[in-house]
Amino acid sequence: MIHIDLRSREPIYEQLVNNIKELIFSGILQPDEKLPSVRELASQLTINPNTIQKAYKELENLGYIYSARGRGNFVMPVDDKSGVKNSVELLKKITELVKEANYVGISKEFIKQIIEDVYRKKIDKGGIE
Amino acid sequence: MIHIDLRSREPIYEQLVNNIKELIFSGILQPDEKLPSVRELASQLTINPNTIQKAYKELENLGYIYSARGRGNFVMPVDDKSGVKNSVELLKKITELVKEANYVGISKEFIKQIIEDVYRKKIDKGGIE
Amino acid sequence: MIHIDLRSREPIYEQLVNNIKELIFSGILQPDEKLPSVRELASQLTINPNTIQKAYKELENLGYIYSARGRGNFVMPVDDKSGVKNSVELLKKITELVKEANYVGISKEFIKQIIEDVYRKKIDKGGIE
Amino acid sequence: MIHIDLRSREPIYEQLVNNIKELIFSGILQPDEKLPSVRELASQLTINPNTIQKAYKELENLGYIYSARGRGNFVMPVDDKSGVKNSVELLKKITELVKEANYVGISKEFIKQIIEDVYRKKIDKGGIE
DNA sequence: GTGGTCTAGACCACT
DNA sequence: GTGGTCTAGACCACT
Repeated sequence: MIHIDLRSREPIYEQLVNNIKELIFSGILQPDEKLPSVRELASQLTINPNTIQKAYKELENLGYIYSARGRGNFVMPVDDKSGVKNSVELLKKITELVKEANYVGISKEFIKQIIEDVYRKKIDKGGIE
Repeated sequence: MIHIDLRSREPIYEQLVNNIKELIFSGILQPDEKLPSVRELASQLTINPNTIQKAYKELENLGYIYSARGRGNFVMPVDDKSGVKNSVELLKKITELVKEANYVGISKEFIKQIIEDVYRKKIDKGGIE
Repeated sequence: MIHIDLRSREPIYEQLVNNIKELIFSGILQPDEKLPSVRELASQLTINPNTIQKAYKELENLGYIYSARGRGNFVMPVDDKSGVKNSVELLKKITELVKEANYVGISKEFIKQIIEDVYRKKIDKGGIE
Repeated sequence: MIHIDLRSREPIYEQLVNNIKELIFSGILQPDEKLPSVRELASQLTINPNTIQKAYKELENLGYIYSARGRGNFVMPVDDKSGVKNSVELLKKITELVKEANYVGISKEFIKQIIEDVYRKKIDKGGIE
């Protein structure tokens, strides 16, 4: 379930990164599970392999996957990556967005409901393409 | 209280946009309040006026400020801007980040506390430079 | 003083990374000093700009430089980067090499002398190309 | 005591090479001692025999082991291998890393202590698997 | 002018 | 088969 919008202002490789992060966070891609090969994904999405490569490299730098030459790319198990620094960054971003939600008049109950839904995994998933 | 980090990977104009959005959401900049002029802010921050101009233009496109020819730039009052489309986008972003928080093991109580703090305006503010 | 050996088994971009790290560690490149632009270095070394870009990106990931679109790449000041994790890795590598030196019969006095020389900056430098 | 990390970015054959070098430098593998056979090690580590073969071949090229047709692979005695060229390379590498240590603020006393520990064999060993 | 993205296509390294 | 490196060349984004 990877969807790339070629017209988007967001770079293709970044869309890929976000799509795959989504699949990992949703549990659709399990720890140590193999991702599609660079060439395979490139031909499926009709995107240049270099772009896929770049996205995978970025996901590796971010600590979400690991790469092994001759074998493939795999989902990094959770314990190995959740650095404190990243969590702080994440909470900062959430705080910014909640401030904006407050400003535009979204009720706090609404946001709390989102949190409940996410933590109960009620929110829709999707299989890999 | 605008802080620009010249070392940041984030483009300067984008830092400006985010800084000013922050000031608006926090209520430090009030509806219809005048923003510093392009030249003034440029000289204060020792940044190219074109970059300030670009940030103001972006804020206008996003619906957070309006520009009055020959008079300056002003904060857009809330009712005039809070489009449904923007709110949907905002909630999507929050949902994504909450999923990630869940994935890395941050408790939902922790996030709910952030929401409480933001809505009670307990979170620190800052005045314009 | 960047020297690339096109025949080397070591990838070009990696040679670049090591060369530039050298320049930084030797103090030839000072904190916040601007590196040659991607295109400039590419034409000087007659190497594809993409390869220079890749090396700079890697140096950024490693925390040795920072990159700013439209402005250039700059040496990251020391305090911002020297993570504990990296130091541990570094000391591990040194330990491995010292074990090997011991094995092949290099005296410990010899190695200690190297350390003295490095810390007294007696070891030869070189200017950027 | 050979440990292979399938998740590591470092190629498996290279991990093998480094592991075995370690065992040799630590004296756990003695001169002229026989290494496990390719098949034996492959089945122990559940790794492709071709990969083991490649690692052994590499160790032979580096001068750390020798292969005797039909009998197996053996540790090369010290006097036969410690080429001047290798020592120079080794000292270069150590110098580079010590420069980095200096740059990131590690004290020279700290490094000297490592040297003392290694030469007194205080540093922990490990037996072959 | 400066960095960043992307394609097309070749070739190498590892399993 | 799989990831990684590199070139050539086009075009976009930011200052």
